Amino acid sequence: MAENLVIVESPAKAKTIQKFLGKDYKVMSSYGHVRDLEKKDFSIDINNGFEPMYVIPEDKVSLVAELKKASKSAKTVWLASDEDREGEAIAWHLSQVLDLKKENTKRIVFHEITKPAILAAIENPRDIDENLVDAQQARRVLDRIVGFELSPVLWKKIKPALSAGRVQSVAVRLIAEREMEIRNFKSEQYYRVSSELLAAGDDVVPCELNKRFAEREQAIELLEHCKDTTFTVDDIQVKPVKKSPAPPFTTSTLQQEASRKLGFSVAQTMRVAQSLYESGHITYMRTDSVNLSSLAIGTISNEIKETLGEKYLKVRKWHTSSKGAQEAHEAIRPTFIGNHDINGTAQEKKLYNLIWKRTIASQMADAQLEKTQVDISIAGRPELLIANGEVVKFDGFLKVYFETSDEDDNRNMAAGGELHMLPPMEVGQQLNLKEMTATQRFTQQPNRYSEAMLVKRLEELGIGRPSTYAPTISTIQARDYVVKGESKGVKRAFEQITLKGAKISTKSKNELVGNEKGKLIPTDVGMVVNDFLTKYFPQILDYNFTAKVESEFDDIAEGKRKWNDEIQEFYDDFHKNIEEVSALRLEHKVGERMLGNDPATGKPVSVKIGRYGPLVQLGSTDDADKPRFASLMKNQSVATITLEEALKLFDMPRNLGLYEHEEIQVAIGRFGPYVKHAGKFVSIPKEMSPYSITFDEAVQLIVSNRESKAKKILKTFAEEPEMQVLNGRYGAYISYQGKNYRIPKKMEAEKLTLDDCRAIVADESNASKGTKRTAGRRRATTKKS
DNA sequence: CAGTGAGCGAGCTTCCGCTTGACTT
Repeated sequence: MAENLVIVESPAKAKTIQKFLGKDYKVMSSYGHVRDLEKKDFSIDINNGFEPMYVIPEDKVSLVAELKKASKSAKTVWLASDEDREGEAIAWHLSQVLDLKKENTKRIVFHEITKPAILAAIENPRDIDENLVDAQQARRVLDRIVGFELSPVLWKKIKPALSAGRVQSVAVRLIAEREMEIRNFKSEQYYRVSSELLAAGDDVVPCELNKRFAEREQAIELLEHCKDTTFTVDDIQVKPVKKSPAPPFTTSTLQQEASRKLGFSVAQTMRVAQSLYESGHITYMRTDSVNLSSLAIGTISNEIKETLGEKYLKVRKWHTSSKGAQEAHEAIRPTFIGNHDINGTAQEKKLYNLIWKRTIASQMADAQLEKTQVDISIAGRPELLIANGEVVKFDGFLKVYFETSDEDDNRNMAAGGELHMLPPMEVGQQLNLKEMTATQRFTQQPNRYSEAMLVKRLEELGIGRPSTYAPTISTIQARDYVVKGESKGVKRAFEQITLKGAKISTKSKNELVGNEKGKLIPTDVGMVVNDFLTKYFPQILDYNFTAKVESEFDDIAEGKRKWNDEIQEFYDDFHKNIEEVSALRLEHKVGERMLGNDPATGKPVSVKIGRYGPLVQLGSTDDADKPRFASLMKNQSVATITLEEALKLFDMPRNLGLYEHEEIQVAIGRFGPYVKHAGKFVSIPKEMSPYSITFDEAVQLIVSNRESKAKKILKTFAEEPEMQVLNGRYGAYISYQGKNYRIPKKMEAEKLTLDDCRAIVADESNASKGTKRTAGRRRATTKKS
């Protein structure tokens, strides 16, 4: 039995450290926190100094038992969780649940997984920092109070099962406010003028007018003038410009670049990075630090010198500037910079490659550019034509990596954003006109957030942590506050007026606007919840709320304040606020909009958020008649629906007539418009409207639905009706007595005999485990007892 | 997934941060 037990947070880390420390040390992992507040219970004693009641979560019980067993037989226990607030708390919880004695427990920390760093840590143990632990308890308790007192207010005032929290509610607010900006945005047209002039030898000089015109006439006037005028080079400015590489990746910047360059979602990036980490290719992927270990800087420097040459090397020490960073880890980098590529899935290769390039570039020399601006005057006009050129004198880090920006997504590069080399010119030189074009443009509405842009903004505000960015984004989607946009945009016509050879011609062109695929768009529920929270709980929804409490947590960590006092102060105000808002008797339901009266009956028509989402109500509850209700369709919203559109929703269900002696009905349900026939439902595709769908179209839907259902069944057996070979989402499988079985890869589904199927079913290893893990576990325990 | 919803009613929902599972029938 090893004399020393080392406990770290991550099992992959444990494996690596085990190799450094050898057989005198046993390295185990806590898999993160081992204790927390009860999941479904408030678990804080408000009247007793906010004493938290901690429990070991069910899925950690056996792990804790193992750790305890190992700790009992070890002479010294080394608590090596991360050096940040959460890590310190993990160490403290471990010491509590493992019942560790102070004399044989040592707290050690390191921010890089290298042998010297770990040996140095072992040489410099300390005690658990109680103040830092208290800061974590304050953070935990505050989040629980906010979440578990705010959410029930939403259940009461808006609809059940909603949620609110310090992080998620601000994330929704950012998205909701951006949407309001877009709704209030008025697009304005303008005309942009670009031109191609000819220098000596008929070399083309592309240039752009330094003024935009609001009116078409102004643009035409200029073009008319340019039919017969002279163009003179007025000024040439040449200046050197240097570009520096971006720092190595943190979680947030990796998510942003993987989104822009590889099109990965935030969750996808983390999944792929996790697998790269587990197979030892990269360092830890949840980090807010841009720091590289000195060992890493050394090997990266060698790599650059050997493959690119000394002049490409510039050793840089990066420092983290982001708000609230805790820097328990290194930046995300390859563990072996010598591995330019790795084996793995296509996604793993791409992400690794991105990380490799970014890491290398971060230690490379600046790029040296030469920018040239040429001002060209137009005789008889005050405006100038500007030609821009850019020449790379030394590529430096650009040789391997170029960071993109969010603006690049939307900039129309073909329309003149690109920089080029200019032909030689001199001041006073006259240029000839090849052509000049005035293009009608429209000011662009603000961009909606992509997942990665939202992460960037949250990080800037110091809200959320590397481990929560991806989960926060899924939470706000799971609560239906936000959806990922599907809109592919619409075509908009614009005009191009061209002057060429003293002739002005006009052309109409099309462009795609509002292409918002994958962007985050707030739902009605999201908008209503956000309006409610920002109105009644402005202090929690304040963009600076987290920063404010973080600085108070810092005071606790430095021992300047007691955590319970801090929380008491917060709670007194907050709880009063909660009580007041809960007691409000609002005339209308939160977010309700009165649309007017139904011309036919005179009854009031309103829209609001119902228990199952947005709905329209016809009639009032005070009325003798019960009100009628109808759900809004997916493309409609509480904020924008008109009285006419709302009333139309009550035209459902429509009867289309008899088909095969059964009524065909059209209606709008929970999952959108559908056709119902003989007890079967078929969704109506987006392109069709439930109001205008005809009998023939409905029949076609019913028939094609039958056909696709038929294709689902690949094989049945007369002797054994319960045995079926079915076509599922993941390919063919066998269904037998309510359970599913996978078909071994080498067998062909179409050729299976009944005996084959029976053999597959008999083989336990093919059985699918129940969808609910707890169900399986429960079954196992009952068997035992 | 399943096509609902004004009212007596029971009981449920929920936070943020650490960490990986087991799973693609």
